[in-house]
Amino acid sequence: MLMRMSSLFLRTLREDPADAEVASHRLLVRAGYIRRAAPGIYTWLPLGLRVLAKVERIVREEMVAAGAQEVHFPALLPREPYEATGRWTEYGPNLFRLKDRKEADYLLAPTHEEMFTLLVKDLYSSYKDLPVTLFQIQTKYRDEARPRAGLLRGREFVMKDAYSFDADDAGLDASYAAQRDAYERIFTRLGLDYVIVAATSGAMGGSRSEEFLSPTAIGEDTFVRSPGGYAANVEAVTTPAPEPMSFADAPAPTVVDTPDAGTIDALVAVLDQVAPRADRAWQAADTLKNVVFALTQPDGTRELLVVGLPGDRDVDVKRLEAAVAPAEAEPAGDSDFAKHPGLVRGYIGPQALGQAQAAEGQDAVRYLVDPRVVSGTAWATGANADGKHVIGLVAGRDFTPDGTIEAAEVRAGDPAPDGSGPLELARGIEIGHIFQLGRKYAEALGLKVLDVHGKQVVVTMGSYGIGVTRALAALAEAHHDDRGLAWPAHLAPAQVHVVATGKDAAVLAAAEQIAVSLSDAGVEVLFDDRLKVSPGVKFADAELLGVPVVVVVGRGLAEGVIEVRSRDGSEARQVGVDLALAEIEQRVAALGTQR
RNA sequence: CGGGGUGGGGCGCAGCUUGGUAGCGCGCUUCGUUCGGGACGAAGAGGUCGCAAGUUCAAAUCUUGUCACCCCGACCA
Repeated sequence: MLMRMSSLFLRTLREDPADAEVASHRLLVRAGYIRRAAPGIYTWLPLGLRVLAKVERIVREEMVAAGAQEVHFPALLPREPYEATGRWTEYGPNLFRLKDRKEADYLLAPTHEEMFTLLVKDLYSSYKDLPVTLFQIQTKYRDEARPRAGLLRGREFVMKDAYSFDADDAGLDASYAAQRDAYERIFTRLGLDYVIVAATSGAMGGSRSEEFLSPTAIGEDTFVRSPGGYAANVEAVTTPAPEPMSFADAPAPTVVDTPDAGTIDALVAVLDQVAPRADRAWQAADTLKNVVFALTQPDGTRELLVVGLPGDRDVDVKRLEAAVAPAEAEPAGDSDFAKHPGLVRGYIGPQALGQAQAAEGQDAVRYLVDPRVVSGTAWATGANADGKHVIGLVAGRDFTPDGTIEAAEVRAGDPAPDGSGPLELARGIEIGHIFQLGRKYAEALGLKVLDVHGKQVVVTMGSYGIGVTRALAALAEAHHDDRGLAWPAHLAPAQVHVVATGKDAAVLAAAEQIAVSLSDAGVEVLFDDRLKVSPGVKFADAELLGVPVVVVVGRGLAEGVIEVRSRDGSEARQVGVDLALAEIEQRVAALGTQR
């Protein structure tokens, strides 16, 4: 494989594109791998396409090795299957929708659960046909509210999605484990650092769910991990609840006047004035903050939810939404408060909330508390009257919430739920997500098989995704420096970049011979044979493009030597021309091209 | 959807406050010189200044409207 830069369809940019912020976006555009076609939609140029193909190949090989079989669905799909599972509605504005000439509804698939399920239903009807795992590498479409960071969050992207079909739960566990192993092998082969974190399955439904994250400061996902090995997406972190305490000796609650104490900070300051504690100053953590949210269900139903949590913590809306999925949550607005005059802004207390506290014949506002608010804990909180708070209000004695909810922010230093130590927070790019879908789609679409007893059983499914283009971007994030990209050898568009410098015909001829010989020996070669391009430009381009081994044929040729150096700067060596080929091939082999 | 910003040759930008008929760098073309770290000289090609309406003798510049795009927050591979 020999690509001559004199004719390669490539234009590198000297300056960063104005719209690119993150390194992968900047460099992939500058190096001529991709071009923006529309917001969140990119064209693949020859070099980029080569890298993409190599990433895809690894994914494909490991899927096949794990026993999955490749199929390929259309990206353009009819509405009906998505109507059947409710996703035509649930997916909302993120779904690309279009109509054909007969005004029939179509969509550009965001994922293909429905189609896989229907395909298996179409052809299989016995437990003896199972298990089976199918996959495809397909272009997916999501009309993201805000595409950004180039390939990291596009509206069109390449995804490998796989689905397993089993007759029983044990089978699903085995299929899930096989995919999980395959994912570990894939990301290892890609040379992409990853952490596996517990995840929420979100609106997709299902039980066990894990995400593969590539750790990086620019990642959009926040996850936690503990020294003892616990790792989870923040949305999935559970809060260890303290033991309930006895409230036998707790004093009765007292209402105190707290003018202008509509915020926790103000309340703490006021309490130190009007009701100082004997032991120490009041702290935000002594207060119970009650935050009102409006939940909107997919069917449009709107309902209020009050979340009670220690005053030193804020509500993490992402975690809240994960907890109330598929409903969406937003802070309650003026109109919501207008409908519930019992809610006194800034002075809301649990005595007026929840089923247990609701007055006769009155609608209760749902009240869920942070797991730290266990029975027996005493709080300073609102008294449901302007300018008044109550202190010493005891959970389980003076009020009973409707339940607990994981909605409070997770902070560094919080204990891991499994007791494995304090949590640290980090960011990552979600490059893979596997989860046990269970029977949701099979149920909705009627995928059943006959079991050994001749009885119909609903098939149970797993769903396994890898963002292929996103993984490529994550690789670019992980492998670059301020001069450009620096691909792992087995993913680079070529293994060797031969640069011919100078105007000497002998130099060009020698470089040509080396390039051709390498190519004949099976090495992928990028050959900078451009005339009238100065050495500086060629070197800069080589660094920008990121091919791992750079061979410079130039002024040293007069003394019979050429230079072999690595893109990562770890090595640069003068080699005799006669030994050059062997040296280069050895270097390529050492880089593990065949990983 | 909320907030901020930008629309001008292929790319990156100045010009707008104070209206006078579009400029700089890179890239591109030709010739010459140069040739191991983004060379130099000379001569060129290339622009409806997002769109629409308005004000004016005159609009990239002022006014109104509109569209698009980008960035920061709520969603996902």
